[in-house]
Amino acid sequence: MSGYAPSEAARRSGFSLDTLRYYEKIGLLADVGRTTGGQRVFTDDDLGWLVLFRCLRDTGMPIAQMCRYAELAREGEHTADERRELLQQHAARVEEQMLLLSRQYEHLREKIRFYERLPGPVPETDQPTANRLGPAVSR
Amino acid sequence: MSGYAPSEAARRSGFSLDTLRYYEKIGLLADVGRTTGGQRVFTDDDLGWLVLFRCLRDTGMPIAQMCRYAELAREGEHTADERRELLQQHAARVEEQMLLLSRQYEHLREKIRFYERLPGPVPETDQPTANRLGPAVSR
DNA sequence: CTCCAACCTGGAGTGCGCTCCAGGTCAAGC
DNA sequence: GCTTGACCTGGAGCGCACTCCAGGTTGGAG
Repeated sequence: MSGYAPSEAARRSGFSLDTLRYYEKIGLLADVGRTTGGQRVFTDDDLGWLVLFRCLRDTGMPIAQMCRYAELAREGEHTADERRELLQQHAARVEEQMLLLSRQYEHLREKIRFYERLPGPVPETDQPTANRLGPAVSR
Repeated sequence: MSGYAPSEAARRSGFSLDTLRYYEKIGLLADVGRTTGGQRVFTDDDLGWLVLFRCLRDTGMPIAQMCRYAELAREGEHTADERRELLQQHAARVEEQMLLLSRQYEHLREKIRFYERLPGPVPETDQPTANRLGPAVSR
């Protein structure tokens, strides 16, 4: 239910110890508990934040924006609208990202298909992707 | 059919002039033609390479790997297998990337749905995502 | 009580992929 | 011939997100 050692928090969140310390230093993760001796103790709540940060990072949100979000959350319930908007705008960017990624993935597959046809029946030159990639320097 | 000025090549490829020069400097783009005065002239072949680089960059391939690919291509037809493998391995990484991205996108959407339910009928606390994100510091 | 692995701090360093700059050259239009 | 905007080079600088380090402290096992 409660306290996790730094190494445990790192293991569970997938962030390195250094990254956890870094996130605290820049104010992304605030108010992390300590033992009397000064060692960090992460709560389930902290872990929840880390899961969120993992999600936002994996989807390409810059750290500055995550800080903004965290700050808003700390300010209280009256910032909920702004937080929602921030996430929605981010989601829109993620959608574009996914679209671009899948389009480019298709190009990549096409290129690979070209290579797979290479040792095949007819070694037809001039494939649709428009560059031969051989030693032809063409100038 | 043939020569493009640097600015035109930049416009068509979506890379900046500086990036084009940089790509040439590190040997990613080799043998770019020049006028007698020393100004670059990009061919359709060069443009084809740039389109490929665009695809690989957009899908997250590190520049070092693109260099490796370009080098292989310059070495001749006998490296076709290695090039295909390189692209296939990259494609596999892209697939993982797309999977992760769409999973995290779903988490994000869930979070947003939580915010959209906030001003709704019943302001039920304790949503499934397991962190309240309010001022509750919980320690 | 002793040990040692895990932890602490502040600050410097790293890797990537550009991006910017100064100071000079080129070439197309008038 | 002159102007002017696009271009050239080598090299420095930047922004991001960590990552590493030295030198010291903590705390649970034996």
